[in-house]
Amino acid sequence: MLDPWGKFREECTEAIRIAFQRSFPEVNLEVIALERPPSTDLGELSSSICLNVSKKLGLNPREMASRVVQAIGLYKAEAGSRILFLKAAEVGGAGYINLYADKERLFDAVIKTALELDRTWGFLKTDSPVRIIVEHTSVNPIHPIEISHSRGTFLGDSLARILSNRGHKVSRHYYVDDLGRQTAIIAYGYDKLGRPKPTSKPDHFIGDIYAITSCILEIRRLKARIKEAKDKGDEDELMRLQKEVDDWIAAAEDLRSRQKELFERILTEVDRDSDPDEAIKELSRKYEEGDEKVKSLIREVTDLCLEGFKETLSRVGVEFDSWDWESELAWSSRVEEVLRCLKQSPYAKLVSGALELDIGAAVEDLGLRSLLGIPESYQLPSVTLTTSFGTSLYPARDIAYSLRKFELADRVINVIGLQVHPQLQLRVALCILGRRDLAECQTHFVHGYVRFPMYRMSSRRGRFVTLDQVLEEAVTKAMIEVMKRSPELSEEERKKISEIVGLGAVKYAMISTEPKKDLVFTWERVLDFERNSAPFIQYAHARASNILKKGEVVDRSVNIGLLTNPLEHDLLLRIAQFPELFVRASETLGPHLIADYANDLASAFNAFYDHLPVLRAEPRELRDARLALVKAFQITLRNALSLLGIEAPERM
RNA sequence: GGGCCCGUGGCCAAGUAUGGAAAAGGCACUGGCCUCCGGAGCCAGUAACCGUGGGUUCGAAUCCCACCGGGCCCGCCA
Repeated sequence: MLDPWGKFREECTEAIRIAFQRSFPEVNLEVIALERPPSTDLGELSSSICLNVSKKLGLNPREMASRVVQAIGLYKAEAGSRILFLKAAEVGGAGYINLYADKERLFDAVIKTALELDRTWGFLKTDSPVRIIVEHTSVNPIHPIEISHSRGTFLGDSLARILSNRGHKVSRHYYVDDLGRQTAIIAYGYDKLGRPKPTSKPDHFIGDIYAITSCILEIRRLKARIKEAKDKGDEDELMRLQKEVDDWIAAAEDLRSRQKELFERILTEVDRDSDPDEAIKELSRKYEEGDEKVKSLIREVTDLCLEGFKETLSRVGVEFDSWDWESELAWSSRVEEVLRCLKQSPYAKLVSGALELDIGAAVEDLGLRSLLGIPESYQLPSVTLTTSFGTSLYPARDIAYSLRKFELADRVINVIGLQVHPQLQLRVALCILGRRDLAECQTHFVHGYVRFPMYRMSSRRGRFVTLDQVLEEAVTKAMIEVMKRSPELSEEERKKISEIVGLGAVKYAMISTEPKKDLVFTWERVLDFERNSAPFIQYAHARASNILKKGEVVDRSVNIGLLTNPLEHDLLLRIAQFPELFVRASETLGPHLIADYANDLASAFNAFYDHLPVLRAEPRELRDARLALVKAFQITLRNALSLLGIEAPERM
């Protein structure tokens, strides 16, 4: 048996179904939902089914419940030993059916299962495994990974871990956006500087160059437009532009003060150029065409940035199975193919040389509103697929990428910050191409932003908190704590533990909040090492490990029935429910459920730990039983943490 | 203007999938607990008419409608 609690649940459902059928054959029950009563005094599970149907039958719900309960008694007597864990049913409250487990047998089975399955305990396999691509992170290779991006990284990685343990064939993909204006800008700046060797971590170095270059270009561009507006005498436009340029100038001053030399050098080079904008367009166009010289330049700068990403990702234990280059999609003619097909559809039109797709018309013609959940009142704007000078635009490549992913997988999950239009447009485009089926197998896993209380982040202006920075702070803080508490450890051990604890704290902070909600970043929160944090959970694990180091778990013959304290029952019950929670997290794509569970589990253990001795427990049999419980706890907690990519240390 | 997401004690926040008994937990605050397996801990206490108003229902934090507040998005950027 892999899941004793699940078996108990099945027994309850089955008993109610049969008992209900016998008592009220005229009622056709569709689903029998079981919930957890507010207290275990009212049983381990309960059903409000009688409350649901009593009205229709004009019967008193308590009356009904009591007939069902009686029938359950009879059914149980008949079934005999086929029923393992359902001990009794009672009527409760206004007409609930409360179901009691044979705790001794149930918990005995749970402990033995957990100890035996060990690393696979709780990871129930799906009946219908599919190939799933989880695409996440996909930060543009023009600046470092910011803390906000890292939410997608940790959520995506956790999702992949959960789904893979569920038995799916999961592949983790990173989409490298190396095509388009942004990459051309960084390549331009980098080239102007004479392709310098990084003087800091490569992605940070690239980020600085990008911020400065793009800022200088933006100011230039705006100044040119201001001149135009002046000539035309367009006062409104002039005011708007002036405001915008002032904003950029402030950003420029900020950048200059932090990177004086770099800023001056880039400024000199850009000023020497008669038409930087044209040069950037040219780079972009040539790269998409596959021009060898430009290719080597852009790949050089992009690789440099990715090198920095890989360093960070490897530190946090996040790996990818595939790095998908946007440029390769274009070079492989996949993008061309998509454009060719879309051009033939009735929704394509040329607007001053650029190819547009009339998404709104397609939605109406193909009747996609209900399929895609688009409200009646909402008119979708057209999407532009190519520039007038011939290069493809992001949506076109995204469609091609989507088709590519479905060649490799049955289901695609894109982990991405909250944006709606592109995803809707993408799905409409897939429908236009006749791939309605794909539009349905694509999940857009949205997560909220990480916001800062004081000021707006802007990566374009080089104003952001990087993941590297946060990790460094967290690990440093962990080191201080470890030194305080475990001075006897070697320098090397302390370092290793600090890394595990610091990283865990950051990951936990990013995953534990409901994904859709924005997260307000405060150091206090991310570096929280008390309750409701990874260090708190890891600490419980270290405590359990410490006990287990000193006491051998004797298997087989332990008598779990000796564990009768409510604190033990509470802990046992939570352990028992791990498989169910795991399945729920995988079906609903909810890594935060695991985070919450791990915290509850650790809490239950701490309460047990503080009140009941393990190693000194008397008699010997009780000690053995408690040791087995501690072991089962340790296994469960470690498995839960592994789904979050958080390590469970033996000491800290 | 339109669209999407969010709104739960002073602050953070779970619960919303599938309506059900008494709305978790943390921070802060108050008072206790180290002769005892690690105090990053444990125990107890104060604090919420679940944004507002309607509706559906025997029953709503959960479903429906309207509104209010906050965030994000509406480019030949990605």
